[in-house]
Parts: sequence; C-alpha cells; structure tokens
Amino acid sequence: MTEMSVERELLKMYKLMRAHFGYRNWWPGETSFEVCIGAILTQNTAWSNVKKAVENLKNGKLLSSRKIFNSSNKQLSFLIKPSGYFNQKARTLKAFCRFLIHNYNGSCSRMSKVETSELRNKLLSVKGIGPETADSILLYACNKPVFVIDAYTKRIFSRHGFFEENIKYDGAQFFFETNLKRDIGFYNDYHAQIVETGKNYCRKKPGCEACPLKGLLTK
DNA sequence: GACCAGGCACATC
DNA sequence: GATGTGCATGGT
Repeated sequence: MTEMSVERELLKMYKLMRAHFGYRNWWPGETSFEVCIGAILTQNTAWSNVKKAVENLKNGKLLSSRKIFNSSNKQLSFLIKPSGYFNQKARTLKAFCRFLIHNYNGSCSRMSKVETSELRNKLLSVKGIGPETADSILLYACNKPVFVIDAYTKRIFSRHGFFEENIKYDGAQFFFETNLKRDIGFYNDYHAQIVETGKNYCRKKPGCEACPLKGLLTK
C-alpha cells in the first residue's frame, strides 16, 4: 500500500467508527489534573472501576496534587481500591504528584508548556508511568498531538492488516503519526473511537456482526 | 469460576 | 530482545 492509500484507509475507518458512535468528547474528567489521575488509575482496569475511585478521591477532598502527595499510603490506597492494583497505583499517584509539584508547582497548565518529546521523556521517568499513560496525559491533559496506542489499537489494526499484533508500542505510534496529520482534536477522537470499537466489537472473542468496521476485515 | 479491563516494572533467559 | 509474572477490583 502506498502512504497515500494507507492514510485514506485510516480516514475511512475513522469515519465509519465516528458515524457509528458519534463524537466521543474525550477524556472524561473535569480538570487536567483529574485526567492525569484517571490515566494512571485506568491502567489495565475498566473505566467503570476508575470512576468509583475518582469519586472516592473527590468525596475525600483529595483530588489535588498536594493533598495526594501528603496523604498516607493507607488512606490513598483505601480510596482508590475499586480501581484495583491499589498499592501500586497509590505509589504511582504519589510519584506523579511529587513530579508535578517539584517541577511545575503542582500545575498541569505549567507542565503543558514543556515541549512534547521532552515532557514525554520526563513523564516516562516517573515510576509507574509507561508509554500509554504518558501519551494519554500528553494528549488529553496537555493537548499535545501524540497518538495513543493501546491493546485495542494493536488488535483492531493488526486484524485489518496494517501491522502485526505484537508490534512494539513505539512502532505502532510511528505508524499512525507518520500516516495521519498531526492534529490534537483528531488524535483525541480517533483514539476514543478505537477504544469504543474495541470494547464493543473487537474483544478476543469478537462478535463482529454489528462492528462499524465490518466489511473491511482483511484477517 | 474463568476471563477480561483504556499497563507497568522487574526477573530471567 | 523476548518472555513470564505479580499486581487486584468488579463486570460479564
């Protein structure tokens, strides 16, 4: 496939998903900070469970970088318990808040002023933040044009023949970022559409009958 | 009860 | 570089 036709195919897929699900208006969250917290809590976890954990943090008046940083591990892990992996995630939340406070005075908008690849490397240096979490924060909290890759992305686009399912994170990201115009709003909704498609129609035992991408399947 | 969910760090080969 | 394992809750 030529690069142009790859781009056309990717745009076609986006349009089909978008027509099916409508604009997703991602990421759920009232503030940039809440988006960051959600990005950490949703690691390998259903969003329905993350919502409960975030609600607990709100009700506990703990949804700020300094409050989280100063909370006890016991209190923090108890509040985020519904999202699973609560000990690990409590550590990661604190590490992120420490990072945010020490470098940007606790301000997400200040963090967002940092150049994209530099900020990505800094985020990746925080223990517990890997490529998907870093990119989710970059795109959805900091408004940077980075394409977020997840398990759904690899599954869907490998089934459609664009690459192998075991492709590396950075390889898949390079594929999308070189074939699609770098546009924050577009990347935002494209990833959201992928997640919606993956959740509903492209699980490991797929029920593809109603999938918006049905008919395009090549594998 | 098995399987999965908007991953990541670490050990081992 | 590839592969395996622990982390943990809640929905299907």
